[in-house]
Amino acid sequence: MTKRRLDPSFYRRDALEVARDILGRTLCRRLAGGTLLRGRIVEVEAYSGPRDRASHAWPGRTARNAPMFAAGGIAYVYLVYGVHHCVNVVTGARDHPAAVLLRAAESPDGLGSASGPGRLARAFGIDRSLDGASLTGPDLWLEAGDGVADSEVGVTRRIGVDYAGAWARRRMRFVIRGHPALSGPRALNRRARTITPRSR
DNA sequence: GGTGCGATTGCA
DNA sequence: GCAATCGCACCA
Repeated sequence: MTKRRLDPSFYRRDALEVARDILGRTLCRRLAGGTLLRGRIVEVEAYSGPRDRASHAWPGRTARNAPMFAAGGIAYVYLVYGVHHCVNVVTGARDHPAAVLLRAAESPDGLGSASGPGRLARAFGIDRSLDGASLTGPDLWLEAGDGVADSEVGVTRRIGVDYAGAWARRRMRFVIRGHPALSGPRALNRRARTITPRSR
Protein backbone atom coordinates (compact mmCIF):
# COMPACT_ATOMS: atom_id res chain seq x y z
CA MET A 1 0.00 0.00 0.00
CA THR A 2 1.49 3.24 -1.06
CA LYS A 3 1.00 6.61 0.51
CA ARG A 4 -0.88 9.35 -1.27
CA ARG A 5 0.95 12.15 -3.06
CA LEU A 6 0.37 15.70 -1.92
CA ASP A 7 -1.82 17.23 -4.63
CA PRO A 8 -1.65 20.62 -6.38
CA SER A 9 -3.85 22.31 -3.77
CA PHE A 10 -1.06 21.80 -1.22
CA TYR A 11 1.35 23.80 -3.38
CA ARG A 12 -1.02 26.54 -4.56
CA ARG A 13 -0.71 28.54 -1.33
CA ASP A 14 1.62 31.19 0.03
CA ALA A 15 5.25 30.05 -0.12
CA LEU A 16 5.78 30.66 3.61
CA GLU A 17 2.88 28.37 4.50
CA VAL A 18 3.99 25.69 2.07
CA ALA A 19 7.56 25.91 3.36
CA ARG A 20 6.50 25.38 6.95
CA ASP A 21 4.17 22.54 5.96
CA ILE A 22 6.83 20.73 3.92
CA LEU A 23 8.92 20.10 7.02
CA GLY A 24 8.77 16.46 8.04
CA ARG A 25 7.25 15.33 4.75
CA THR A 26 8.82 12.57 2.73
CA LEU A 27 10.48 13.49 -0.55
CA CYS A 28 10.18 10.68 -3.09
CA ARG A 29 12.20 10.17 -6.25
CA ARG A 30 11.76 7.36 -8.75
CA LEU A 31 14.97 6.82 -10.72
CA ALA A 32 14.99 5.77 -14.37
CA GLY A 33 15.98 2.26 -13.33
CA GLY A 34 12.95 2.00 -11.06
CA THR A 35 14.71 2.51 -7.74
CA LEU A 36 12.63 4.51 -5.23
CA LEU A 37 14.43 6.99 -2.98
CA ARG A 38 12.61 8.41 0.04
CA GLY A 39 13.81 10.89 2.65
CA ARG A 40 12.28 13.21 5.22
CA ILE A 41 12.74 16.95 4.57
CA VAL A 42 14.17 18.83 7.55
CA GLU A 43 15.16 22.27 6.19
CA VAL A 44 13.62 24.59 3.57
CA GLU A 45 13.55 28.23 2.49
CA ALA A 46 10.71 30.27 0.98
CA TYR A 47 11.27 32.64 -1.95
CA SER A 48 8.10 34.60 -2.33
CA GLY A 49 6.84 37.07 -4.87
CA PRO A 50 8.24 39.58 -7.36
CA ARG A 51 9.51 41.91 -4.61
CA ASP A 52 11.65 39.33 -2.80
CA ARG A 53 15.12 40.70 -3.50
CA ALA A 54 16.71 37.30 -2.77
CA SER A 55 14.53 35.43 -5.25
CA HIS A 56 15.63 34.46 -8.73
CA ALA A 57 12.33 35.96 -9.86
CA TRP A 58 13.22 39.44 -8.63
CA PRO A 59 14.64 40.71 -11.96
CA GLY A 60 11.46 39.54 -13.68
CA ARG A 61 10.71 36.56 -15.84
CA THR A 62 13.70 34.98 -17.60
CA ALA A 63 14.46 31.68 -19.28
CA ARG A 64 15.91 30.25 -16.06
CA ASN A 65 13.23 31.29 -13.58
CA ALA A 66 10.21 30.66 -15.83
CA PRO A 67 9.03 27.64 -13.78
CA MET A 68 8.65 29.91 -10.75
CA PHE A 69 5.90 31.77 -12.62
CA ALA A 70 3.84 28.63 -13.21
CA ALA A 71 1.08 27.49 -10.87
CA GLY A 72 2.29 25.59 -7.81
CA GLY A 73 2.93 21.89 -8.06
CA ILE A 74 6.01 21.60 -10.29
CA ALA A 75 9.75 21.53 -9.63
CA TYR A 76 12.20 24.36 -10.32
CA VAL A 77 15.72 22.94 -10.62
CA TYR A 78 18.77 25.03 -11.50
CA LEU A 79 22.55 24.79 -11.46
CA VAL A 80 24.58 26.98 -9.09
CA TYR A 81 28.27 27.73 -9.48
CA GLY A 82 28.27 25.42 -12.48
CA VAL A 83 28.56 22.55 -10.06
CA HIS A 84 25.56 21.90 -7.84
CA HIS A 85 21.86 21.49 -8.50
CA CYS A 86 19.24 23.11 -6.27
CA VAL A 87 15.71 21.71 -6.03
CA ASN A 88 12.69 23.92 -5.47
CA VAL A 89 9.00 23.26 -5.15
CA VAL A 90 7.00 25.92 -7.04
CA THR A 91 4.14 27.40 -5.00
CA GLY A 92 1.19 29.75 -5.35
CA ALA A 93 -0.89 30.84 -8.32
CA ARG A 94 0.19 31.18 -11.92
CA ASP A 95 2.13 34.40 -12.61
CA HIS A 96 2.99 34.83 -8.94
CA PRO A 97 6.66 33.77 -8.80
CA ALA A 98 7.33 31.80 -5.64
CA ALA A 99 9.06 28.61 -4.60
CA VAL A 100 10.42 26.64 -1.67
CA LEU A 101 14.06 25.56 -1.79
CA LEU A 102 14.70 22.11 -0.33
CA ARG A 103 17.88 22.50 1.71
CA ALA A 104 18.28 19.33 3.77
CA ALA A 105 16.74 15.91 4.23
CA GLU A 106 17.42 12.64 5.88
CA SER A 107 19.38 10.60 3.38
CA PRO A 108 17.44 8.19 1.16
CA ASP A 109 19.50 5.24 2.35
CA GLY A 110 18.50 6.03 5.92
CA LEU A 111 22.13 6.14 6.95
CA GLY A 112 23.65 9.59 6.61
CA SER A 113 21.98 12.85 5.70
CA ALA A 114 21.62 15.09 2.68
CA SER A 115 22.70 18.30 4.38
CA GLY A 116 22.66 21.34 2.08
CA PRO A 117 20.80 21.94 -1.20
CA GLY A 118 23.55 20.61 -3.46
CA ARG A 119 23.96 17.43 -1.49
CA LEU A 120 20.21 16.92 -1.30
CA ALA A 121 19.89 17.14 -5.08
CA ARG A 122 22.74 14.71 -5.57
CA ALA A 123 21.46 12.24 -2.97
CA PHE A 124 18.09 12.10 -4.68
CA GLY A 125 19.44 11.99 -8.24
CA ILE A 126 17.81 15.29 -9.19
CA ASP A 127 19.20 17.47 -11.98
CA ARG A 128 17.96 19.94 -14.60
CA SER A 129 16.17 17.20 -16.49
CA LEU A 130 13.52 17.58 -13.76
CA ASP A 131 13.23 21.36 -14.14
CA GLY A 132 9.52 22.01 -14.62
CA ALA A 133 8.56 18.42 -13.82
CA SER A 134 5.22 17.77 -12.14
CA LEU A 135 5.25 16.99 -8.44
CA THR A 136 2.22 14.77 -8.94
CA GLY A 137 3.85 12.70 -11.66
CA PRO A 138 5.90 9.51 -11.66
CA ASP A 139 9.42 10.93 -11.10
CA LEU A 140 9.26 13.25 -8.11
CA TRP A 141 6.67 13.89 -5.40
CA LEU A 142 5.98 14.49 -1.73
CA GLU A 143 3.95 12.09 0.34
CA ALA A 144 0.91 13.28 2.26
CA GLY A 145 0.96 12.94 6.03
CA ASP A 146 3.96 13.09 8.36
CA GLY A 147 4.01 16.81 9.11
CA VAL A 148 5.56 18.26 12.26
CA ALA A 149 4.03 20.19 15.18
CA ASP A 150 4.62 23.94 15.52
CA SER A 151 6.72 23.23 18.62
CA GLU A 152 9.27 21.38 16.45
CA VAL A 153 9.58 24.16 13.88
CA GLY A 154 12.35 26.78 13.96
CA VAL A 155 12.50 29.92 11.82
CA THR A 156 15.65 31.81 10.77
CA ARG A 157 16.89 34.12 8.04
CA ARG A 158 17.87 32.53 4.74
CA ILE A 159 21.38 31.35 3.90
CA GLY A 160 23.67 32.65 1.16
CA VAL A 161 21.54 35.63 0.15
CA ASP A 162 23.41 38.48 1.83
CA TYR A 163 23.15 40.49 -1.39
CA ALA A 164 19.42 40.85 -0.74
CA GLY A 165 19.59 43.63 1.86
CA ALA A 166 16.60 43.70 4.19
CA TRP A 167 15.16 40.64 2.46
CA ALA A 168 18.20 38.64 3.56
CA ARG A 169 17.23 39.22 7.18
CA ARG A 170 13.62 38.12 6.89
CA ARG A 171 12.70 34.88 8.64
CA MET A 172 11.94 32.72 5.63
CA ARG A 173 13.97 29.60 6.45
CA PHE A 174 12.22 26.78 8.29
CA VAL A 175 13.95 23.92 10.09
CA ILE A 176 13.10 21.01 12.32
CA ARG A 177 14.68 22.31 15.49
CA GLY A 178 17.82 20.53 16.58
CA HIS A 179 17.82 18.07 13.70
CA PRO A 180 21.36 16.75 13.03
CA ALA A 181 21.03 17.07 9.24
CA LEU A 182 20.57 20.86 9.23
CA SER A 183 22.95 22.86 7.05
CA GLY A 184 24.07 26.40 7.80
CA PRO A 185 25.92 27.87 10.77
CA ARG A 186 25.29 26.07 14.02
CA ALA A 187 24.87 29.38 15.81
CA LEU A 188 22.08 30.36 13.42
CA ASN A 189 20.32 27.03 13.93
CA ARG A 190 20.62 27.33 17.69
CA ARG A 191 19.05 30.78 17.60
CA ALA A 192 16.12 29.57 15.49
CA ARG A 193 12.89 31.04 16.83
CA THR A 194 9.97 28.86 17.64
CA ILE A 195 7.00 29.42 15.42
CA THR A 196 3.98 30.91 17.16
CA PRO A 197 0.32 30.45 16.29
CA ARG A 198 0.14 34.23 15.90
CA SER A 199 2.85 34.20 13.25
CA ARG A 200 0.97 31.71 11.10
C1' DG B 1 30.03 37.86 -29.20
C1' DG B 2 32.10 39.04 -24.50
C1' DT B 3 31.85 39.43 -19.59
C1' DG B 4 30.60 38.59 -14.76
C1' DC B 5 28.74 35.88 -11.36
C1' DG B 6 25.95 32.68 -8.41
C1' DA B 7 19.80 30.27 -3.22
C1' DT B 8 27.40 25.66 -2.82
C1' DT B 9 30.73 22.42 -1.70
C1' DG B 10 35.17 20.23 -0.86
C1' DC B 11 39.80 20.58 -0.31
C1' DA B 12 44.34 23.20 0.78
C1' DG C 1 40.48 30.73 2.31
C1' DC C 2 39.48 29.70 -2.32
C1' DA C 3 38.90 27.05 -6.78
C1' DA C 4 35.67 24.44 -9.44
C1' DT C 5 32.70 24.94 -13.69
C1' DC C 6 28.57 26.11 -16.33
C1' DG C 7 24.17 28.43 -17.71
C1' DC C 8 22.59 32.46 -18.38
C1' DA C 9 21.64 37.49 -17.66
C1' DC C 10 23.06 41.54 -19.44
C1' DC C 11 25.57 44.71 -22.45
C1' DA C 12 27.89 45.95 -26.80
